Amino acid sequence: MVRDSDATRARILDAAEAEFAAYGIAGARVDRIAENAPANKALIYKHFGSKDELFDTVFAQRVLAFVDKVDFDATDLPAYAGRGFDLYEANPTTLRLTTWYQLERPHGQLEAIKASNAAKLNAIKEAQDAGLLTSAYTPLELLTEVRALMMSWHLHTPELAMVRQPARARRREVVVESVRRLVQGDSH
Amino acid sequence: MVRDSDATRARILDAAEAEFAAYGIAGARVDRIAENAPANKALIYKHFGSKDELFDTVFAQRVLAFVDKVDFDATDLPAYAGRGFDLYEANPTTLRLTTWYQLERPHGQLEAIKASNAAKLNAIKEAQDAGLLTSAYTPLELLTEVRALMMSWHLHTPELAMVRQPARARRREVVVESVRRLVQGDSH
DNA sequence: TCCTAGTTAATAACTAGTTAGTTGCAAGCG
DNA sequence: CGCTTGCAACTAACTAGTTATTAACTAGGA
Repeated sequence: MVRDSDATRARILDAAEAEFAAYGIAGARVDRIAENAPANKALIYKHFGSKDELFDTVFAQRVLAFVDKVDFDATDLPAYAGRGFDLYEANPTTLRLTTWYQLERPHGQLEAIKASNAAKLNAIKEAQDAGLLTSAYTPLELLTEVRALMMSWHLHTPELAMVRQPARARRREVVVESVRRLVQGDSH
Repeated sequence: MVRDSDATRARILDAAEAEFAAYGIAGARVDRIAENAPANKALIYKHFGSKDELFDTVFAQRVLAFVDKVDFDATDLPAYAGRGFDLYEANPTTLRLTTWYQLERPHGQLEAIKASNAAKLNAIKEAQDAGLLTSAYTPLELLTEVRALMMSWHLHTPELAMVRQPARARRREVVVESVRRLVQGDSH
């Protein structure tokens, strides 16, 4: 095998993403990552230091790439939710990674994520000030509910995941329509 | 210490719930559960067989008790969501337990949960047939979105969880109002 | 020849699970 | 009552296997 440090790094990252998505941080096995890369176990430590640092590297790289991929439009949150839905559908491992992160890194504070959130909250505020978006909710409230609806189909317990799901197009429609109803003008 | 098998069992279950909620199945340590119960480690194996069976016992007991506590009213889903919100607020460990279950037991099929889901879906269908609930969504679609909104405030990444949250009463209001908008009559 | 990618094998620490017992309690019996 | 016998609750120490991590080594390329 030809020697290529970068390629080995990339293979390790790919294998690590799959491993961490499947088993989480505590459940992941460095041996299995090495075996699936394939790469020697010692190289993982040479390149990434430790299992935890490897997770952090994988998470930062993949999730941030993910976040960047869906562009945020505060004046059309239903469409944003639809795009987010599409991305989750195409890339379910990223959502799992995020969930593990939430559970196992409860104090994680990635600057890039904070920046992304701040930008979204700010965009919502501006859209509200311009009258292009309901002011029935604060920016944080809106972001919270939209995010929940966006991933709603992935929040099923295993039991509910087993019942026959609607086709993807319909699931998408449900998400988009739900957000539409959420943000529509006051309705009392 | 006086000998009481039932009390010991109960202490182990309490400690196990805390341990599993904090670290998940793979991350949980039997020694730590024994230490925190407090109880001897061997007793855990005598009473529950293995770490996995202990998790299953804890999960079944706690989550099913939880599910039973909030009664479902298909004709008033906003109120149901409000009650569910209250229960999640009062009992955040249960939600964590559920999330771990979803991640680490992707093939779990607890009969009691399936029955509870089936009953809910059925109640929704009947409410729809009686014209008491929107038919814009199927029962599964409605349950999916309502559940997502119900737990929306607990889906934050650590980064978003750090920003100043609204007071509990307001968070509740947001959930209830979101569900109200979701189920209100057609709005095209 | 020197530097870096990659390998091999070892190790120290940890972990789930077991074993071989000890302790307290109560029923049975004289 | 006093004694003992059976039994379940409980315990401490251990084992067999796994895991993350590292040190010592080999080889390829400039």
